[in-house]
Amino acid sequence: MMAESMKGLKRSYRCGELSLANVGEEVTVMGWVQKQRNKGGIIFVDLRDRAGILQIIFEESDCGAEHFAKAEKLRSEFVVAVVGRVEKRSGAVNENLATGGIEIRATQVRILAEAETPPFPIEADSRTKEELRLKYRYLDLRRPDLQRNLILRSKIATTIRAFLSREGFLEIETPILNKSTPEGARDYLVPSRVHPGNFYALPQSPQIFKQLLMCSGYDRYFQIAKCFRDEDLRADRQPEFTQVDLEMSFVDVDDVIDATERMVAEVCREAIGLKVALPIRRMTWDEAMNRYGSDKPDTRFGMELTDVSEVVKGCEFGVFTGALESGGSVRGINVKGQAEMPRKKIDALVEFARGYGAKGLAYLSVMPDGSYKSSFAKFMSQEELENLVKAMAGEPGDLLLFAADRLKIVWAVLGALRCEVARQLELIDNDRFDFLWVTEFPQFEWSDEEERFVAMHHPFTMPMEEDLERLESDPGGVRAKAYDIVLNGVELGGGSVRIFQSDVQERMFRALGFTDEKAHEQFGFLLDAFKYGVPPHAGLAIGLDRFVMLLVKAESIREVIAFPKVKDASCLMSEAPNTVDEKQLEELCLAIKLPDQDSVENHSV
RNA sequence: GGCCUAGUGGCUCAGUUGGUUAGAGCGCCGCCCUGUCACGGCGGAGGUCGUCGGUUCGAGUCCGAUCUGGGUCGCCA
Repeated sequence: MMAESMKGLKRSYRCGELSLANVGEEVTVMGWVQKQRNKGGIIFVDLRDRAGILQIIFEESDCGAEHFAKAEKLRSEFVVAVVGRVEKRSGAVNENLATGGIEIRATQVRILAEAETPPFPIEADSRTKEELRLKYRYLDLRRPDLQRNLILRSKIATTIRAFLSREGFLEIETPILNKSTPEGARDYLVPSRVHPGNFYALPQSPQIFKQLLMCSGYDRYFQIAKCFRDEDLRADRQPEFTQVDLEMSFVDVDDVIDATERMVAEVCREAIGLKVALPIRRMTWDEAMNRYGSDKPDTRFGMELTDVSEVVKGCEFGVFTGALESGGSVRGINVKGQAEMPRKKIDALVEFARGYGAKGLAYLSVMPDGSYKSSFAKFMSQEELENLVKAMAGEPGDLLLFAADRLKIVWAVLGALRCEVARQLELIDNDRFDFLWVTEFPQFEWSDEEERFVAMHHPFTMPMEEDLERLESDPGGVRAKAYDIVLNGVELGGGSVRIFQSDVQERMFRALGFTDEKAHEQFGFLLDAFKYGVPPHAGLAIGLDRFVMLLVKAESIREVIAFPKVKDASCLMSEAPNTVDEKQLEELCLAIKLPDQDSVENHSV
């Protein structure tokens, strides 16, 4: 059968937009056949569009033999136009359907497109393997839950634009083709045809451009910006992602935090009706690390870390004393009421801890009768054990878990462990949205790999005034005017006050191991710009994908991105990336040199 | 790059200690059915058990390699 034309018809409503208020109206609806139920002399069709599902009823007495015959042919995912009258249902009302009280009595149907049977059912709560869903993403996107996610995402973007516009922010686009910089994440590179051997880099963020816009007097800038990082993927990380990027002039930390949290609160209210109490509480990086072992703590539950280094100092347990002697720390968490956790589960937690660099995990159960069961009891006196339990606020029934290592590892292990245990014991209230600002990040982080200090945020971050004098003498102790906004243990975004004095910026580059020449080669235009009158400025970026993901309670960022990539950064639908013609390579003066012969054979198809 | 995990009709899964012709539900195809909405009734088609190799009289099941997803550590200024 040939597809019919929609000539002469105009859609009057979306399926899900009709209600009892429309009863009696003649309407034209268009959409996809969700389901056809043929009872013989009467045919029911569920018609679906992005607004919902609507029941159409066909009887030959209403629509005539020709249209009834077409209704008989309808199969799932056919695209049809239906003309008919909205009726209150005379049969049973379907309570599961928003439009369950009405139906369209069809007088006319046109089959606009036939459809093959889809490879998986188009329905909510799909249990289909993600591999298949992603290969047929255009079908997956028909499913109501993905449609709801993307519709909400659009609403959130609109809310953000409206809010920032009202606050005097200007939306300004910045280039996608940029200069590569070695600091930070790996760049995606684009070869230049006009400049053989030269490459553009896709932006990891519009950082420098937004700072330049402040130099140029635009005062308040924002952009819903696509960013690119050539690093490995995670459930909440894609190689290309979107951030709400903003920058403000003549401001300090509090101003950015204030504007951002009002924006976030407005989004939460508009998107999901969530009231966020302002101001969002703040915690310094030091406090976050010491209490939660993480710079993005999940504060929906307790199980905080306790430093017991002083308590176990001098005991006979070599794991503890060894860690302390080499400058490390011994810290623990108290898992309430889990003293009798089976050995097998504890062993699994030890394995989990090893994944974060721990050599092991020490445990001590305070049994209900008050006795101790512990992996290290024989190395400690009863008094030492009692002091340890007291320091951990251990009560009968509690399980105490300890990590002893370099502080960085202890934090990582216990920070991850408390989240894992909370998840296993279902201690986390899924309906809670716990926002937190983490402030006063360290300016630098020591890189073992590069054997130098690297910027924890980025090289343009302003140190705290009181730490400025230690930039050269004690870089590790310098705190930055940097802040992250955290939601339920996920880093939602972050920002900083920027350096706006050339001399401080040059000192910063030196502290990071840049020679003056190198700094000017990389960022000369920024340093030059600062010479011509630069306002104090600060900004922040929110990860839009993650924000939407958390608001819709999705497990993966892929659930809120229309066309996401899989783990190896390829697209299962389009099969990007792909090889290119020899001619294209020649134009770019590029030759492909693969690691070994086998790979060449595999790739040169 | 490391570790963990999954792969059996179109989809979701079951498949015992290695043992006859690999099953189920849904979907699909045909016929029937005037109030269904997880429609119903009758009949039917559809599988190289991801791939390659090995062990064995015999492999969906055991072993090795590999491919493809997912999770995670490293990485992500």
